[in-house]
Amino acid sequence: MSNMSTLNTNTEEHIKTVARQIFFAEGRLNATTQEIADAAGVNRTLLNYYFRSRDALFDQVFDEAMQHLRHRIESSISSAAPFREKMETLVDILLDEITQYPYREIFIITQINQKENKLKPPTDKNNWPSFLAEIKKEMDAGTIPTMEPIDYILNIYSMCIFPILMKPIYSHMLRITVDEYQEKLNDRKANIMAYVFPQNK
Amino acid sequence: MSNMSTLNTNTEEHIKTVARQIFFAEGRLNATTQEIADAAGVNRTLLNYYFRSRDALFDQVFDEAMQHLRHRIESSISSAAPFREKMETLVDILLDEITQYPYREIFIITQINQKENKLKPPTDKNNWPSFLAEIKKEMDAGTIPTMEPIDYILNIYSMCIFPILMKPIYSHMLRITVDEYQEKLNDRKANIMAYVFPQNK
Amino acid sequence: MSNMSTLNTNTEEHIKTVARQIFFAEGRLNATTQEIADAAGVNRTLLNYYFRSRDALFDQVFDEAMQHLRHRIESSISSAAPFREKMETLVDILLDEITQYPYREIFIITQINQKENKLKPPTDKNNWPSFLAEIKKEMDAGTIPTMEPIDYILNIYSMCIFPILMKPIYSHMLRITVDEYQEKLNDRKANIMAYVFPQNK
Amino acid sequence: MSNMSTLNTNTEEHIKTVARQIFFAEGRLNATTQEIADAAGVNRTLLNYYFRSRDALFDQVFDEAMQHLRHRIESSISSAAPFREKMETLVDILLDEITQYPYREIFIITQINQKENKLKPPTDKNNWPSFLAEIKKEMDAGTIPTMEPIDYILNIYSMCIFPILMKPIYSHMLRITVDEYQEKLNDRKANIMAYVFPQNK
DNA sequence: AATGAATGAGGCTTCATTCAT
DNA sequence: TATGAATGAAGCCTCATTCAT
Repeated sequence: MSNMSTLNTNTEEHIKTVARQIFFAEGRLNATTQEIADAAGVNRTLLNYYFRSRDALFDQVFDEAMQHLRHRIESSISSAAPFREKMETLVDILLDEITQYPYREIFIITQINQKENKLKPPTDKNNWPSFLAEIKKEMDAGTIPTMEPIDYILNIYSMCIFPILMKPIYSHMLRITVDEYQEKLNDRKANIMAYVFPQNK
Repeated sequence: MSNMSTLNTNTEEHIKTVARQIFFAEGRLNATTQEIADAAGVNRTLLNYYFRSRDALFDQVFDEAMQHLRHRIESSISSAAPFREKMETLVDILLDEITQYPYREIFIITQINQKENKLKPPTDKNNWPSFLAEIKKEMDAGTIPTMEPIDYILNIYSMCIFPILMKPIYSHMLRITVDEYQEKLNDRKANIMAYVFPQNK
Repeated sequence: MSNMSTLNTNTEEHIKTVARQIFFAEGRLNATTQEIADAAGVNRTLLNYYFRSRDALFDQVFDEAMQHLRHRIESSISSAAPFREKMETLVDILLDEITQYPYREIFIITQINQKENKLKPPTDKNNWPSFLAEIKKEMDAGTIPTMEPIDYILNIYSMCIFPILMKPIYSHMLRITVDEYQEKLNDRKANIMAYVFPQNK
Repeated sequence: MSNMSTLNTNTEEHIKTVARQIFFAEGRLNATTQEIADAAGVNRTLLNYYFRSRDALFDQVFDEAMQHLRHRIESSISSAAPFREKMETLVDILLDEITQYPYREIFIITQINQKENKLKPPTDKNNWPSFLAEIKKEMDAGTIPTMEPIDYILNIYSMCIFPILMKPIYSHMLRITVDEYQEKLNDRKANIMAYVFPQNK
């Protein structure tokens, strides 16, 4: 327990932080308990002590990450802020989250096909219908281009998340270095916002 | 070796077809050799006989898939067809490929982080610079909106691929059934093309 | 796979034989898979190959032993032989079985309290009621002392099995060597038969 | 340490009482320290604090039980009471002890085979030879049937202990419920005494 | 006396791979 | 080409024990 980056006072939370990093940031979804323990600077069996099993640690980290993301997004789309502001916040959150944990969504997708459905039924109320209606109203008002509101959302999500996700592949495909690709990514927000609110009106 | 869907005369190719299906279509990236062998209706050790190791089979299926995709895309972007036609072909290919093998990109991403970089350097000539230049020319001509050409490409790729990739998650997030979500997906091409070639000019 | 005492042609059966010996004859109920594999001269994982798990090997050996014993006893008590002969056969079987596998019954008793009930419901027909009736008839005829038939059976079982079971303890308690105790055991059949058929009539 | 049935003032003795119950009465010979601690309502590590190790607790409970049993039996067989009375006391003790702790003998037997011989050499003087001689005298006097005195003793022990030990198995074998079997057991003393002192003389 | 945290020993299982036909 | 048998590597988990208050 030497090289801890977080406080020594809460080993349990420290282990989860390290696991999150390994799973979601580094994308090593199959990291062994030994690797996680080593990265956390603790004895391997301590994972069992705190979480009973690798799967339990897994699920806990996973569920908490999902819950965190859901809360951030849902609170943004259901806020009382004006539409324009809401959308910018949503883009910021998406870019922020995907940058911090680029492999989390991928992780979910792969896990779903390994075992039974891991996605817990969402218990909180669903803010999407009213938000989609709000989008529709903006379209009717001519603020944003008319289309299926769900397509509008999917497009924004896609443009925010996918290029970051694909960094290793697309830099390769385009024959540029990962660093050069990252440079391109850093400037994308303006481009995305230009889609969210077209300027030519 | 009873219920083979491909010809008995080429067991090796049959195994690869089955593996492709399991890895890229079903998304079971961690499928064991036993599972692949069972699905192919062959003895487990035959995989070693033909491919030396699980990793070798893996790599082979993987490399061929990458090569296939690259060829289709590069031939589309470097064809002599007019730009408008080229772009539509590109979108068609992307939608087509991702629909057939929705997990292939995910597969690549996750694998990259498990071992050393698996991406072999592309040996064929690089058509992207000239295609990006072509895009730039169209922008200058006012046919398509002005932006970084690479953003234009990334956006199109994103909108084509990502929503299909995320089907299990986003249907869940939006609280609609997977079938309802699929319905939305089926109609997306027009929406994407509206981004590729904005109609309001 | 060198020092096999049974035939090399059937490793699976050989492993079971060794397991039976360790469990039921030597009484090492907690023997590890490694110990069993070592005793059988095979690789530890071969146990998994043949039996899937330690528990499965366990259960198989166990069930077969029980079935074997049950068959021997039930066929003896339901035979057409005269009563006197039947009883002698029964005593012979009990002495024989307990001598070969002295820890089997103990094994059962201890296991019952570890997990769910391991005793499978007996599927074959129940010969005991008619045998108990036959005993009753003999008692009425004065051939054997009158008592509850079930007590008669329990006493015989007890006298056959228990002293052999308790060898390590009773030799100790009585302050004689295990060998001396064994000597006493060897002569017990006549004494037991004297209970089964008292001579003083 | 809440729901203790024994006094709070002596946790050490309390733990032993609980352990005795689990080992000898419930027959859970492989109970973990956690299970014992839970049953005793104390922290797991307290077992180590008081007894150094699980084995030490084990041995202590074991030795004390053996000593207790030995004392009761030896005091009965070496008392000054008349032979008839002595024998009845012996049977009472055996039935009483085995009823309270039916798994103690089994416990001993199984443990002997796990490690080195756990049976400590008895330090008290050996009353058995004189008792066996007393039995011999009774036989000569015709009070009891003539046989090897040691067989007489073994038979009595067997008839007292074994049927109780085997309750789970024999009720199953005879296809009666455990409760029905228990009914039979309750009436056995008279039957045993009829063996100890045959009435037909 | 008591406890939460941490650790090491030891066991079981899965899996890809190799061996021997 | 195909297969059953056998093996080693690597992982996970349980448990008793020890450490530090």
